[in-house]
Amino acid sequence: MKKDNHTRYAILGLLTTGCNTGYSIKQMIDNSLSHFWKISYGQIYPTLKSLVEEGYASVRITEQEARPDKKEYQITSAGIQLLQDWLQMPVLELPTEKNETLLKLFFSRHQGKVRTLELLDNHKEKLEQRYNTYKGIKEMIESRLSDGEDAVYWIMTLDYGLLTTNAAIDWCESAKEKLTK
Amino acid sequence: MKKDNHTRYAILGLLTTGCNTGYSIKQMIDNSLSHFWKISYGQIYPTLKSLVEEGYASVRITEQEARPDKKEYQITSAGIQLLQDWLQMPVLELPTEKNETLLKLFFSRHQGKVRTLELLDNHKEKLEQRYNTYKGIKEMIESRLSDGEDAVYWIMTLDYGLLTTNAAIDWCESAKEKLTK
DNA sequence: TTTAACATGTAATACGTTACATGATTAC
DNA sequence: GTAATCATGTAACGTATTACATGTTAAA
Repeated sequence: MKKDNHTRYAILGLLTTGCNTGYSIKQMIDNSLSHFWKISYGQIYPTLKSLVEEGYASVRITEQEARPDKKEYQITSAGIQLLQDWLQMPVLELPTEKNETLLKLFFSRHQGKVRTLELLDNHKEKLEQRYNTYKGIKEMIESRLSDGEDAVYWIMTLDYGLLTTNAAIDWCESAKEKLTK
Repeated sequence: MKKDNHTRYAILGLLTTGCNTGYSIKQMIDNSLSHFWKISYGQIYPTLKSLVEEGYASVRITEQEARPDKKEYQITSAGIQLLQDWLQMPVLELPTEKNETLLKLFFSRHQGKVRTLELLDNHKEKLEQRYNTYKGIKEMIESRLSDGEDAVYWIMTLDYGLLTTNAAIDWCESAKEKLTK
């Protein structure tokens, strides 16, 4: 396996969460990891293929009557080991999010204040939507998976999303005030 | 200019801030935009070249005695117009930051609690460094550029960084407590 | 009847980093 | 003498998205 493509580890890790097809991995990512990781099918299927080639996963084709054929992937013991090795590698750098709103704000002296207020309003609205989405997922996990070993960790990642999103919402308000006063 | 590459607009925008060489644009990004946008030389120089080709910037070569030749770029009126058009285009999607720490945390049932606490500690430490960096930049802008038209907006982007980083630091503490109790 | 959900995959393209290449001056 | 700063640029590579291609079933 190539050195440091975290997306590969994400896919490998998801094989330990009950997701065992490309399709269900994609769903899981969209539903539960989307606030800190996104992956498209264009990465998932080729990656699954190469994980099998390298011995970190195995695959079994299941025929289904009413549905297209399924490829069910299982993580191997070599795969578990690799996942654990990756987990223990220290994180060297904080992520830089590419924030289009902040980029536009940075250059906002070139546009009217009204437009800038609209920019902030739009951002706030989207943040509020995001906040509610996270809250929904958290409640879902708490009610349906609270006994699972993974649940504690999953909820922690959601709390991160909730807290930082909330801080960003507050910031929008104070930025708007700063512009209008 | 190709449709929606925001990095191109970032470079175009920086030409309005007194940065007029590839080198100084890179410095500006590393110093003042790095919390929401990063660009490498591999993007900057080709982009400047194509901005000139498309008429959004002009260039003038300056010979310097004691230094390598300089290419000084100026934004054209077509460039200003393009920048303004871009500013007015609504932001459609919130960014998803790829957060390696959260990804590892998500799969942390595969590692011991001690390791997970180390993961969180390491993250917190890096966040604190970042917080102090932002604070330093903010103070610098307030003392040296507070009269410029750009300053208000630049400080708002820094406040965003300070607020959300602070929320993330708080989260680290609460996550650690959750794991130890 | 048509849309959503299930299911897999590739090719073209876009975006971005890193390593390489060059070279002078100044400060330690 | 050697590291840092100034200064520009390309080629190779890595990463990721999008569009395309295919096909079934269940529900509205």
